[in-house]
Amino acid sequence: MKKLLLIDGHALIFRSYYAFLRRPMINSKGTDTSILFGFTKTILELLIKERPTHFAVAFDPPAKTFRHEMFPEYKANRSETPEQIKSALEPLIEIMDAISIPVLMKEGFEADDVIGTIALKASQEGFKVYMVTPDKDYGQLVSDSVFQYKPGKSGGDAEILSKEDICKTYDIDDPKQVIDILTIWGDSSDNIPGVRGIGEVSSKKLINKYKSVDNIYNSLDELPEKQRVAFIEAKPHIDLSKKLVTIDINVDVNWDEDGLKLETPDFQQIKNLFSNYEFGSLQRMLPQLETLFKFSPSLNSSSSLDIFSSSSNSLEQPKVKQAKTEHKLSDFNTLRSAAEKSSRLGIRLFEKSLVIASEGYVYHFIPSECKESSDVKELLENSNINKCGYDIKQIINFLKQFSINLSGYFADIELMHYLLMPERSHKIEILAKSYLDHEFEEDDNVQPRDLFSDSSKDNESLLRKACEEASLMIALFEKLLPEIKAGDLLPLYDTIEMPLIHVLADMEYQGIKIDRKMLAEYSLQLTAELNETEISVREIAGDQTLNVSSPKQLGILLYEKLKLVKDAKKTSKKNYSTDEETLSELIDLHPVISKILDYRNLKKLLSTYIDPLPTLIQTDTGKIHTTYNQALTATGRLSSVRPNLQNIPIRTERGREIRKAFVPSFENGVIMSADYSQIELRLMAHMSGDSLFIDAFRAGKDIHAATASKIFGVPEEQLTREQRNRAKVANFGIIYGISAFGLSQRLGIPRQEAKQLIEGYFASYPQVENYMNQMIQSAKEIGFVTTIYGRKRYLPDINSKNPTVRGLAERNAVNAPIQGSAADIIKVAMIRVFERIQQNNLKSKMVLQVHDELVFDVYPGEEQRLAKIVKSEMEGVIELSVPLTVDCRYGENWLEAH
DNA sequence: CAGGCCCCCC
DNA sequence: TTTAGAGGGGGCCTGA
Repeated sequence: MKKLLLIDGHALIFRSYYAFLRRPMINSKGTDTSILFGFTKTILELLIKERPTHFAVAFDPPAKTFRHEMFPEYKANRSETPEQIKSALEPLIEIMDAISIPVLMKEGFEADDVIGTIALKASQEGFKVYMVTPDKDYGQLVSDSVFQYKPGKSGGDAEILSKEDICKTYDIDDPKQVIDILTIWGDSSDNIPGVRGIGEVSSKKLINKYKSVDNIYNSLDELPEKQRVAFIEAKPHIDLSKKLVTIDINVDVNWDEDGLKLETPDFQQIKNLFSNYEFGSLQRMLPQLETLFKFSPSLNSSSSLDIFSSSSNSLEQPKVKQAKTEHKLSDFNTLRSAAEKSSRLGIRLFEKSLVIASEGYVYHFIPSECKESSDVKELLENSNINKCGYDIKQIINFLKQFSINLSGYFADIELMHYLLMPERSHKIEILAKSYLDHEFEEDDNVQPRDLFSDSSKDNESLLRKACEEASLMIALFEKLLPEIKAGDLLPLYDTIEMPLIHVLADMEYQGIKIDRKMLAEYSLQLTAELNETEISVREIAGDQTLNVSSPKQLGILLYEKLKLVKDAKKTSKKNYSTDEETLSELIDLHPVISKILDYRNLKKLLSTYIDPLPTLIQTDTGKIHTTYNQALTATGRLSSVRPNLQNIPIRTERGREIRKAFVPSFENGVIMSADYSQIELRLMAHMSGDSLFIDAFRAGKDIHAATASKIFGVPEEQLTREQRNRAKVANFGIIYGISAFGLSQRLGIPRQEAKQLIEGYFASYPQVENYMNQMIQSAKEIGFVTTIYGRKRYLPDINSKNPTVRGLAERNAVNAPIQGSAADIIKVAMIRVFERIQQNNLKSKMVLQVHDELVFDVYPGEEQRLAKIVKSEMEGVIELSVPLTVDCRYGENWLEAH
């Protein structure tokens, strides 16, 4: 069967634009590829899912020849310029060419017209035609009964309408006339556009009754007075709408069946393009596509021979590749003299071994079976030899188990690139490509579970890759170092990030002791409560099969079965909202709500903390060893995974119990916790230089009360709780880059009131407002903001025309220096505390970091000495115009230490 | 398996 | 077409 897929390319661009607006994809060259990605992905998905035999994409011409030129009213709403369209099109067309999909464009006509005309011709030729359109309006291709041009909200899933549905929807008599329509917007409003005073409900009723707007106008007399007037007034707009969406099906395009036939794509070219744009996930879709062309006769065009010959004749090509990237392994002595001569080496962890490279020689070090271990140890511990590597922290801990203490200058490629571009990817492949123009041979892991693949061969190629990577480390270091210097980032690297590698490695290695028994008992208790709660939710809901963990099912229960509210809030994917905030508002409407919230709460604690934690305990030591990611956050903070020990509950009674399971590893020892008090607000005071703000901290005041007193003009002792709370929320809002809307939401007060609160705030601390504006201004000029230690955050969107995108960048401009400086300060503190513990030969260990808090596993008797060291080092990191104060407490577990 | 959703922390 | 709308994180679950 001949199956033609027609795409309105412009509509698809818009879809991609909105689908990716909130997370732009910036590749390592700094290009935003989100639209290109979204578009291409959809095309690939359609190919794979729909398997058309013929395919075409049509675009609106970039010249000023739109049909809409005739309708200035409409044109005013189209914000994109021909230049924008053109620059979006070029890479798209290149990719379409590689896939062999023709791109159609016709001066004077919109894409709709072109594909509309082709669709009709194709359907006359016996094709099954699918069209991807922004809306269901294509009904009017075959019927005159629908002409609204009112696209739905952004996003939405593809929906295939059956012929019968279309006939029903569009009042078409003969199903044979119907062209199958694939719409990519799921929700289409039923409003009649431009008819003022006719809401959605009335619109639906009217459309239902009269089937078409034309019929409504023919029966105006039957309408109630108010509606009749509205329709009469709206007549010009309705007529315009109709013209706009009436598709010209008489475009002069050649009907060229062969031209639309899908040829075998140029897979090599596609791969090149995708790797250029860094479309990793799309590359992974290609094997599927290749299979499609290999085995689907309907897709196999005459030129498919290429595919067969290149894949079946697999003898030659891999061989060439192998030769290109093969690394001959050297013996240790050769490697050692190369490393000593050049005083540097590259290292890369490979499974349970280490690959060491220098000056083109590569040595594979397998500690468990290596005879020259002591020589290798000597080399790795030689602090005169610089170590270039990737994730050196992991290597340090790997070597630690063989009593090898990696030393020397560490050039961690990942960390260096992180300082240069904190928000970009730091993958080796990407760095190698962009700095060295080096490409690795194809990823053999595409089909990791392929039964026929030879696993030993896989392993060999992985080792080869590790060798390649180790060899690249030094070259990458040489490329990155000048950039680090040029960005004034070397001090940050040398004095903070590099020394911190050792500290974090040790913290991970030490781990924290867990009271397994306590968790087990607590788990039993909460599981029992959870089961009870689940039973009672199901009972109240009257549905024994209800999955209380499924937001989807809950949404249906609450809003469709119980109909608790009419206009249910929806999530971004148009599902019903069932988050805590939404449910809390409904709590009085039905007894099931509080049970659901209770269920959620218990389930969260059990499934996120109580049950997984024990599985991560090392059996020999009884400890948990988290992994810190030092090169992840945009602001310079650390993050913690497997498990995340930076989000252990503390707010609620039930949750904070979990902290009791974090105990000292020493008999009779204690857990000590030291945290900075209000460090971010203090930094705001310092960086803004606001004298009243600074004075409040210097006087050791309750900062929220002091703020409230100034905003509301009330002496501190007469403040209400509410006033202090508002000031507190405002204080935090300031750090995050305040907006009246956000503040009003957070406080549950009207926007106007929130606005006044902010104005009051700025009036109290005038330099704070000034500082915020300065940060935004300087970001606009130089493109980035910095912390007090020079860490950068780039804000390319700060000049965006899109107010939402720009707003986010502006808030980042305010927040990043504050949050990032706090992160810098605690990192310095960690390094100094770590050194002091070593110098003083203390047996206590620093074990956790939670952004503004350090946690210690304290050896009995060392409490006082340690507390003194920790407090003085933390407070003394840097001299600011306000004091940094640290609260230090200890107890039998992490909870008591608070 | 990934994305949606939710909720824990600072 | 014009959303959601305070910064930074991580993890579980469903549903394909």
